[in-house]
Amino acid sequence: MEIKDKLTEEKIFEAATQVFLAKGMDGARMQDIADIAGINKSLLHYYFRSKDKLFDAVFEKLAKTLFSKFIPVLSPDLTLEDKVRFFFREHIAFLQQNSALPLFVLNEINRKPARVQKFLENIDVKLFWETVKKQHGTELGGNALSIDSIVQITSTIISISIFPFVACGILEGVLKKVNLQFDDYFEMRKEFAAEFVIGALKSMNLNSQSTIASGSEHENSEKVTQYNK
Amino acid sequence: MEIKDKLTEEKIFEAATQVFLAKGMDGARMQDIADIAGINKSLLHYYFRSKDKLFDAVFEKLAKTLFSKFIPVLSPDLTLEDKVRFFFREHIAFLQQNSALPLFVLNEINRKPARVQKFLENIDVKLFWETVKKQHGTELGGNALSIDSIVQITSTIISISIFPFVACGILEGVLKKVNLQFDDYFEMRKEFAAEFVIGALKSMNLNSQSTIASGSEHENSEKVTQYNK
DNA sequence: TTTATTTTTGACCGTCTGGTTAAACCAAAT
DNA sequence: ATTTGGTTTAACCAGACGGTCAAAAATAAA
Repeated sequence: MEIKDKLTEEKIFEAATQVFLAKGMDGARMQDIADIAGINKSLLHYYFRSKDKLFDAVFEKLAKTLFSKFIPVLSPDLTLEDKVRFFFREHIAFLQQNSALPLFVLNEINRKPARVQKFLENIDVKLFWETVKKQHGTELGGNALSIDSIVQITSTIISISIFPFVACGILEGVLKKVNLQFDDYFEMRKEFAAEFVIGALKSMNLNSQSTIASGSEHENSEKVTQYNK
Repeated sequence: MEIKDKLTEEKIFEAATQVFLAKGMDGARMQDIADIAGINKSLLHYYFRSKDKLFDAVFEKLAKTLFSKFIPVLSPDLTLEDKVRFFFREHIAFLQQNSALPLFVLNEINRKPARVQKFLENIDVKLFWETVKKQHGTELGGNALSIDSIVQITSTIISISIFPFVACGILEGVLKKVNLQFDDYFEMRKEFAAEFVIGALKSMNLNSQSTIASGSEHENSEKVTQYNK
């Protein structure tokens, strides 16, 4: 299963990616990586000093790939509904092509939590919150929208998108038992997830109106009309 | 960190549980387990023949613990709404006490997918579907309720409950950045998740009414009134 | 007490693993 | 042709690891 016609470093990196994704840091063997890359084991240490360094390089690229998929959501030229639909369609499609990615990243972060800080350094979480509030605050209940709520909503959306891939193994077994196809599940999920979340947000909006706001919120009632068209 | 005053086999099992949960199968060392149990390494092989056997014993118990938490949902004496509220309250509370469990089980299943079959053998997925449909079919859109929908809804609910614990490491980092407490997030989540799902289901029900059923569905409109009280 | 059985230990083994090193290889420059 | 620089290889190393074994220690049976 050699990989030919590429620069050695690239061959090593790809082979390492393949092996680390499948076996994890602890389960991966340098010899296996060398075999797949079709080179001598010493070359691994020539290009990357140690297993740790090689792993760090692979992990950083994969984690960056995974996290970068959340950024497009901040583009302001869509309504919240369309953003939700866009996100699930694109994100699930991406994960279908990279189904081993989430569990790998999550597991290795859990094994060494310090890894996560490097990525959070470059991300301004408060800015993300402010941006969401600015773009969709009124659609989500106006001033009553707390940062806690944003965190809950965001983590819920991400959960719905990613978790089925993390639980791939179980899901595949369950689907087989009721004669359903793996691929069909995810095709259906792109739309289902979006409508599910949109429905929930609508309902939240209604609730926050009835419990918090009373009268005077013209803007809100307009939004409600928009949702309930 | 020895564990005293217990039967040797029990001490070994607990120490093994602790180490496997923290390091996973590949990262765990028999010597570490022996040290924590406060016994000689040979004793591990005396009671459990090999590392694999020891791991299998630990994994089976932990996986059973995790999966068993879904069963109470099938008790029929609650409305769907109350069932959802009950599930999130109890399930998240359980995971708060066992936060390492999901990622461990999911990761080891991914590493060796055959593990999952042993558990699915004893579970009749179709029966689960029929039971849900019988108990809550009308609340969820009546005859239009397909098995695909049940799978989507169920997997969504489980995703919302479990995923934050799988992404523990990232979540902790993000919360710290906006001065939020880990525990507060999960306390809030118990209620938020329930209302989120209930709101989404209400909305689904409305949609299926408007698109599929037209008139004649007395039972459905009653249920809608119940939801929109 | 003696005998038999089970439990626990320390010493040991073969293998695997990440890593090192010195030499060989090779293409380009001199 | 020789030198120079980077690249690749085979052989090797020290430590870690899962596992074994015979003997000691503890417990129960006689």
